[in-house]
Amino acid sequence: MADRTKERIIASAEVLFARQGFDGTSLRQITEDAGVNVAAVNYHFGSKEGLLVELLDRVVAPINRRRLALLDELESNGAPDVRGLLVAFLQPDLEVLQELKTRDESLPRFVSRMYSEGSDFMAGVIGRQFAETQRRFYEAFGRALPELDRREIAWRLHCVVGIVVYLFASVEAPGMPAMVSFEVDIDLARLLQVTVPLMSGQEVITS
Amino acid sequence: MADRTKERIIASAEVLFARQGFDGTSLRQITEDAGVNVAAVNYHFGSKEGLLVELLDRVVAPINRRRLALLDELESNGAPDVRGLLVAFLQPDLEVLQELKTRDESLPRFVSRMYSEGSDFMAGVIGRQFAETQRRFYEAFGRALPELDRREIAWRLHCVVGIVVYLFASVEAPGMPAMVSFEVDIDLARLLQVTVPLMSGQEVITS
DNA sequence: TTAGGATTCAAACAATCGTTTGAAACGTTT
DNA sequence: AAACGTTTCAAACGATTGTTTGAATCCTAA
Repeated sequence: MADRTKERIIASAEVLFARQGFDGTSLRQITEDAGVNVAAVNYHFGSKEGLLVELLDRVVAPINRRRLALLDELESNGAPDVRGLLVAFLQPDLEVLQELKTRDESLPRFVSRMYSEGSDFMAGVIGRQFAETQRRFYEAFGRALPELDRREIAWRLHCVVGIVVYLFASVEAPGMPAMVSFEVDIDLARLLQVTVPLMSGQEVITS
Repeated sequence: MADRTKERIIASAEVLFARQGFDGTSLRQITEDAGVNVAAVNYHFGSKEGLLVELLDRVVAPINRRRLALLDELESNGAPDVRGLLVAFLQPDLEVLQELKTRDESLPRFVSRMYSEGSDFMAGVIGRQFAETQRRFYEAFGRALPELDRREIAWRLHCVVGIVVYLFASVEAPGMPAMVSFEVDIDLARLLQVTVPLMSGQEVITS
């Protein structure tokens, strides 16, 4: 019974946050669903927000670990091209997307919402998990696209992230068209189709 | 004093929702800031959610009206190309973005959050305001890109929307890089730089 | 001026919120 | 078996929530 309570809380919170949002979910709902006492949340996580932060850390951390692992593997075989880098960047997202959806249909949407929310604590989560990933991929894209400066790389990668975040948001959302097949290969191919031209495009500004 | 109260409520709610979120803002905060009675919200909007819906309708409606106006103008001069269509689609976003930011720094982020939230009432707002825009632009892009089927057009346009929504989200967000200059021409050029290759790209799927 | 609908108001409604408390139960180590 | 720190528990805390009520006030039209 050591950390069973903690895990049960995380599991219940994940589903309830996903379906009703953070503010829309009460601690009593969570603890009732988990079969534990209300006070357990404040005991194990310090506060309701502390629970959310640990929950999100557990989602975001594996994505960036896997991104870096794929990038390492890629770079060990010589200088990677744009397409290879985008695969390393996007594939972990799709793997996790599939897993999240299995846990709860609304979970991808919730993660997306948190990611683009821009609250202070979320900046902490992203900063903690995404900082090294960002640095490494900036450099790698810089080598693959030597004609672009760092600011331009950052802008284009920002757009790629936007596409992915919106993809997560449109999973099982009412009134939104189905844009994900949940087969990693298929979704990856569709993403590459738009992101490769986006990253390597040579559109001339005519103004 | 006829609809002064209603307008004051909308104005105050806009700022407070933007800074603290919908659930994080109480009716008493809003009515206090607006200098009106608490009951006025339920009298004029039916409920707190009714207030939010009317507020969002007022933001989203002008964007799509302007989109359609620009598209009309464009099509009156012959069949528009991809770049022209993207201008008509994106420029209204940037104009409103600038205006929102003037009203309150956090407002673009709030609108973005609502847009990608996927709640039922938001599906109503988007469906009501975006339906005709979607139909018209699907057809226009279909003519400008005859080699792509409707499903492919929808997917690529979905990605463009994702980029814009994420752009709104990254305005004044803590820990996010500054990606907007708030000069419509400049931001539009940067968006076209990525979206024109995205929409018209001919990447071959190699799997 | 007066009737009547629209609007505002103070006050109370019932419900729920996140957090804290101090004692009881637990598991591990001496 | 006894003493320890860890974990769980029921109960209560104070504060706040969205909404409703019914009377007072305002504005307009007859």
